[in-house]
Amino acid sequence: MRNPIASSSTNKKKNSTTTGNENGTTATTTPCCSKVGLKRGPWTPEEDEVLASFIRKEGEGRWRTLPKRAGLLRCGKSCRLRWMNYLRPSVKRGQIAPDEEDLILRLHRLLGNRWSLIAGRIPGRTDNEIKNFWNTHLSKKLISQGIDPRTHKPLNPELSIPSSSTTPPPPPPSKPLPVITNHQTLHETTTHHHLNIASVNQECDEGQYQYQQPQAVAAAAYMVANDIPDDDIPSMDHLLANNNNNNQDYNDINYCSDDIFSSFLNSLINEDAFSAQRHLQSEHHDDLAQDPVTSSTPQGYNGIGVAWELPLMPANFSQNEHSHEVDDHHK
DNA sequence: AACTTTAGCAACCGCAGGTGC
DNA sequence: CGCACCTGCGGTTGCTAAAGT
Repeated sequence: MRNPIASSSTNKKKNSTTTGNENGTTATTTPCCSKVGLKRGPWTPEEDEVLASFIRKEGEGRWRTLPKRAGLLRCGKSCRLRWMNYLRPSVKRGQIAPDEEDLILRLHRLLGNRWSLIAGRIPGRTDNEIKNFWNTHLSKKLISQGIDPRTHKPLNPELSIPSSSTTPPPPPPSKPLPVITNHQTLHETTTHHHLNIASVNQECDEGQYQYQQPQAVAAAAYMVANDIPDDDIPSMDHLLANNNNNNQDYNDINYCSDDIFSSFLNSLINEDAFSAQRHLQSEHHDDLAQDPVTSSTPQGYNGIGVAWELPLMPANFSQNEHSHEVDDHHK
């Protein structure tokens, strides 16, 4: 196929669309895109250079006025998009690596189509790139495996995963793992408990709860990790339920969830942590044919169906500590 | 070789949330 | 409080190259 490292000269968007035409006469367009004389469509190398050098000199932001200040005949939106998705030095070009693919899968299972959030956890990748990769590769891959790419659940639970694939089917949800309902130390938590997201999913309605579960999981992690007394720890049912209403009894969950959720996500991209977690899981769940939470794609395993279980592991729990933890566990 | 279909992805659009007045 | 503006996000479009016929 085409070279994934597309230069601006290979950009394909045509120079007019159904809205926001060159004359700026379409009422539905935003002002910045409808101004007369603004260029649209593919960026030229010259424009790229002007934009990049200007931002290097003046910094990002003030996109609305940036084109004028930089001397570009583009709207601010277009400039921002070009910078964010292509010109930024931190943007990593090239194929998505298998471990990145696996991470995207796991994060999408947690977050849904929150591309910017997913991209924020994958260094060098943009939301647009991940979105495109998902739409062109991963969603099709999941469908071919009989998995709904939106819910990450089997498309038809009655049917087994197609066996035509050369890769093993995803592991079935294992027996429900303990939900954090008791007072546990971080040590105990990271050693002995894994939240079974699949089982949690089954307890929730489709839709509105779906993407709020991570916050509930993170809230549970927070409570356990911070040694909150037994009586103050709600069950996961409560956490999930109260993520969907504004019950002030659990407002503390909302307060902490962003940070903890962030930490929780960080834990997902901690390779070593996952290695340790794999080790632990293999001890606790020998019946799993394939480790579902591996962060690198094992040979012969395509990553589909990962994260049937997710580790409960705050990111501030250092790798060294965790390695030690694993060692202790084996003693 | 010519044509059609499919895959890949940059760029666009509309909307929503945040912020300042 | 309401409004306008700015920024960022997610969904979608549509062009080009590769693959297939």
